[in-house]
Amino acid sequence: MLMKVKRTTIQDIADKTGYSKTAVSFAFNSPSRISKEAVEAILKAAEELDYIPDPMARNFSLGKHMSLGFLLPQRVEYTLMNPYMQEVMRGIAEVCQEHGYMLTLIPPLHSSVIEAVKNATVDGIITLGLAIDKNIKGILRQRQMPIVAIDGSFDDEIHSVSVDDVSAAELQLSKVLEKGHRDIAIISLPEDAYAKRNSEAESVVKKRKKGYMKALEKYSMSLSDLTLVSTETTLQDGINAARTILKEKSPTCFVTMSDAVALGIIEVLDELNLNISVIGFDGIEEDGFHTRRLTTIHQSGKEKGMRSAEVLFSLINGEQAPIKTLIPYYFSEGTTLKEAL
Amino acid sequence: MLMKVKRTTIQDIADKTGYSKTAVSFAFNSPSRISKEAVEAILKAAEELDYIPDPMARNFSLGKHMSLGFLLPQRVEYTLMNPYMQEVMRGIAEVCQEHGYMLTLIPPLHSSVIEAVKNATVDGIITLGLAIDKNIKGILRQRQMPIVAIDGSFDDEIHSVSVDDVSAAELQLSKVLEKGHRDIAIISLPEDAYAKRNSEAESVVKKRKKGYMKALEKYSMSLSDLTLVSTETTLQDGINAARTILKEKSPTCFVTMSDAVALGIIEVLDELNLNISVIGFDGIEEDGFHTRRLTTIHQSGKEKGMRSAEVLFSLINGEQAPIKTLIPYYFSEGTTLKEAL
DNA sequence: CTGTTAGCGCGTTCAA
DNA sequence: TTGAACGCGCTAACAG
Repeated sequence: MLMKVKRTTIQDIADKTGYSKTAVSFAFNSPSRISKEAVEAILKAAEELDYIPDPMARNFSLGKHMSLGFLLPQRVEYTLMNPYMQEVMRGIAEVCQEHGYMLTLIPPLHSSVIEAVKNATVDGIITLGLAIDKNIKGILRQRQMPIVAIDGSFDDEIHSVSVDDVSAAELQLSKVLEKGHRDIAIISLPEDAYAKRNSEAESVVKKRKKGYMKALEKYSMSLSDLTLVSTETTLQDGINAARTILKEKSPTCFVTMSDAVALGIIEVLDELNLNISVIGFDGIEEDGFHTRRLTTIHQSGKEKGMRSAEVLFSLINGEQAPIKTLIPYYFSEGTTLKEAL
Repeated sequence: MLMKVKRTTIQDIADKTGYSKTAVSFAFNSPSRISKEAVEAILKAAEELDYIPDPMARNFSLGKHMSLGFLLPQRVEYTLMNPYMQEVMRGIAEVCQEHGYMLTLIPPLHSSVIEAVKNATVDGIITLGLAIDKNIKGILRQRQMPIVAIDGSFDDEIHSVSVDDVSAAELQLSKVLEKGHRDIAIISLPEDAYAKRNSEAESVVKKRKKGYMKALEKYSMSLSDLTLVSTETTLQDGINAARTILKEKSPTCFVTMSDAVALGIIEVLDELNLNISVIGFDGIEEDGFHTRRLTTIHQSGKEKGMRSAEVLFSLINGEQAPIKTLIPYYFSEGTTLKEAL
């Protein structure tokens, strides 16, 4: 049975040394404000009593948290499994580290993203693939908490970091069409409810579809000439989608909006020994154990993470920051997109 | 130029409704404590003024943080790259989520783990592969912050979660010896400074070496009959280690203490087209893109994470918890450990 | 049962 | 160099 011992506080040090709380605070934070002897005596007493200024009290007093929040749109079982998400997280974490900040992962609280946002003790929030609706915006406004969105859907008051999804998608499908594919199955991300309701909100899905339409135009085709389904973004979702589609159709190429899904599809194709092309989107990092390289549109997750953290730090410091930050993307040739037969 | 507008506080709601701050607090936290009309009026006013109780003030008042800390032993570039670390993190994150907690990643602050521990605003800390020395223990004691260690080295007052490293290592090397290998190179983890100084502290490395010695005894061999080097635990370290060793020696089998290192070694072996066996340790998750399966000693990182978070929550709640938690391990047969020629 | 007053937690900082 | 106020919500104790 532990005794609930009282922690040593600033007052204890003040009492022991005969100086005031203020002096003790100065000894730690601006030693030059008081005499050398005072500083020495205070630090000595602190040493003896094992005094450490309570960081929570300190932060409360300063109105800071010294941590950025990474708001997870879904339960961690899903989000943290996604290798692209992990890359983004690494990018954010690196910038946090440079700023002497921590990185707080914020899962939905009681299954509610809203509740999570209400209770998060962080200085600012980064989201990935989240729909930032009026409710969330309202809470953030009241809490005066800046936010930076990566992908997802939101209006144009929200700071965001992304690639130019329209042209990236156009490039992706163009590569496929150039190879002669015409029976194409597109595996989209789910169109979120927010974007559905707000026709003006440009979700990633909408932008990519716009890009696809542009690519198709050159071949006098339209989206309705393709098979189009939506799934979540895990490997398993890719497996399921492939199985479902292959029951009904036999495309010559799968076009996905996520590498994780593409990998799942490839697993099914290998299993069934089918020679169907696949192109992904994201460009997740090699892990040195991949023998077959996925053809994909590469966008650096790490860079997205870093840039968004940088923008967020600017906002936290009350500095100006561009509303939209675009990062580069490029076609990454692998071995999974072949000529159509 | 943003106005620094004052947030709506509990006092504002009290003023607006004519009730006291206490009543407002009750309306949110124990509505049954006051009349229905009062609750309604207060919530209505809160709604109108977009009032949200400040979570930091709330936590400060309650003496909680609602977050567990995952203390990273090195800079995030290294730690977050390690797939085993990621698995552990997922395990921790899932348990946090269930408890309505956040998970805070704590990188070394100004390159100092000590400083990070002093300033971390969390209710408890989980470490992985860290040496918990007197300094860290002292800070945690003063801060009355519980800690759970995964692997790493520490004395027997620290709560820990791990496998039985002695017998797991014995099993690992026994499998190698059974296959007839005698020219063996062991790639160890670095022996940390703390464990070096404290001969009684049982670091993971020491335990595993003990296991290796046991396995060797049956063949009348000793560690000095093998090649033994240490590296950090990234893929790149594995690559470097393999190159260095192969300049001087030509073992028939590499035995590593980490899958990441094993994968790096395999990369070099592929490159040089060498048919040398490799056995890893960890059992990182398949990602569906691996065509060759690593032979390894499997220990579930996710389970380690979950169990350690559970122990930590017990400690936070002032409950009893076992000092040592052992999780199971097993030999996972892949294709990288072959019969010695 | 309903509601209030007053003080707490702990470090920071303004005015003296 | 310091006393006192401050940040903001929680809660023990108390009154009606």
